[in-house]
Amino acid sequence: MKSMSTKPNDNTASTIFNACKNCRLTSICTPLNLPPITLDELSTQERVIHKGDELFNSKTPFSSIFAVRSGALKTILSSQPSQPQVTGFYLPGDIVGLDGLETNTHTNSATALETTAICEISFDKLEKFSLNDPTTQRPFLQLMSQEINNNQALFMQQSKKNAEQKMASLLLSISARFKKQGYSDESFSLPMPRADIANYLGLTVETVSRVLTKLNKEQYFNIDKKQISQLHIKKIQQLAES
Amino acid sequence: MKSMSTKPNDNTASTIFNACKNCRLTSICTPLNLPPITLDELSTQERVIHKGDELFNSKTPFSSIFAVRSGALKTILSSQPSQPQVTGFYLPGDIVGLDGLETNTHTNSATALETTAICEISFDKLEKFSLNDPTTQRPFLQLMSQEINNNQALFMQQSKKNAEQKMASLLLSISARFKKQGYSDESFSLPMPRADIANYLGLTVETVSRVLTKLNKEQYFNIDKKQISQLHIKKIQQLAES
DNA sequence: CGCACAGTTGAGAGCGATCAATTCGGGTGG
DNA sequence: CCACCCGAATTGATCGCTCTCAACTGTGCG
Repeated sequence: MKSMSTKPNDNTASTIFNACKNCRLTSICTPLNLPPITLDELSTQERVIHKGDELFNSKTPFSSIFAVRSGALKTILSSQPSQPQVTGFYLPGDIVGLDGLETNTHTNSATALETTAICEISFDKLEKFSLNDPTTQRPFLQLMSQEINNNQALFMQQSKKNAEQKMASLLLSISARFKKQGYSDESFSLPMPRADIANYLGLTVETVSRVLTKLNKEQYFNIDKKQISQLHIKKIQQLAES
Repeated sequence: MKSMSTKPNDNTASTIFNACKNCRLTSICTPLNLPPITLDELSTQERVIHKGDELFNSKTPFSSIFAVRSGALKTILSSQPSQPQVTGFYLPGDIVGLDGLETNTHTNSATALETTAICEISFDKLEKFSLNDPTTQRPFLQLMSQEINNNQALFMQQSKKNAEQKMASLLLSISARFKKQGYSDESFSLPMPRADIANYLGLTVETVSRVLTKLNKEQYFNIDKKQISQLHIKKIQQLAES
């Protein structure tokens, strides 16, 4: 009997490499020139969590970051427990969990919005592999810096937009991420409830609902429940760019 | 005649160390265990720029970060040139310029709001000193991570606040930074014009003016032109924490 | 079948934007 | 030193977007 492949628990480097090659984890691995063999030591096998399950919460020690393989997560910050803030939606290809770096404990909680498969990457090991090598430390810092720039500039601009423009921006962001993963960018399902969208965008549920209805009528897209179809990307870009 | 101090151009290591020891640059240097001698190689002499001068703009290659010694700067992002966004105010002790890390070019421009003294720190050298040493690379990443967390959570919460609460938060932020530098935290001068405050907070100049007038009447502080005095910190914290 | 929750739709109120007029202040030149 | 000017700041009146409160509809699940 051959001792390779097809076994359910086949956790060899090549298997993991295949699992990772299509996800945005490559945005970390690739620029850092990590040889495939090290991926074996960095990442664990794919893991599945279910709707409502927490991947980590604000009491979880930070030791890993996570790549979303399928499904969707939301992150919530509850610095004031009375006013939880949805801080992000994470779709296939996204990396979640860097929020724990500062204090060595996650500050957000991450909850599955539906059945979700994730890859766990040990940050300690990633750090050793990437940062001890002078030629790869800069790319890693740049990855962090991206988040700084994206968040600061993007969110400050966001706060000046009206409800329609905020909704448009979110839809474009989701659309772009699906596209990057090889899915349709004009037909997809919104994995999160209206209340989460509202919280994330700083609106009320009622306003989100009204905006979706209005944009639907005006042919920006068709929406039925959570299903978006015929998203008119150019048209909605014009709307978003105020 | 003694050959120490009091000379205008005394640019020795000890002078620079003295110049730096009171500034928030220590938040980089200290946790990284940089020996004082290396500061000589990292930082240059204090430099003065005048109101309206640009420290860097969006075309400046990234090679240094800057510590504000006195005065004040604003950073502006003009990704859509028609809608410039004030992205930050930098007071004594603040570090400005990390925005250039991602693309190796600054994305913001930094303009002096008044006569301002700054220290320039070579990022290349800082990076070599700090990151080649495994015991100091984590603190540096944490510094970056702080910015991520601060910005994301803070700005998302910010966008849900009303005009008074936004103004309160900004005043508290400024007050705290002055305090950290040993200045009064209840009496200080706002270095930026109302228009910059408005742009930064996502409000109009008129609203900023009205809010300041209202908070003045309600004894949160006294304001005369740019001069804030008798800032009632506890009271204004309650307002900010919605 | 009924319950709980998610989502939609409507009416009214309030906050901040907009438009407009006025005041204030710093700088310049006579 | 004063008159003048121009931009910054204040103040007022009105409009509109979004929130709030409320009722209703739809949906998944026991």
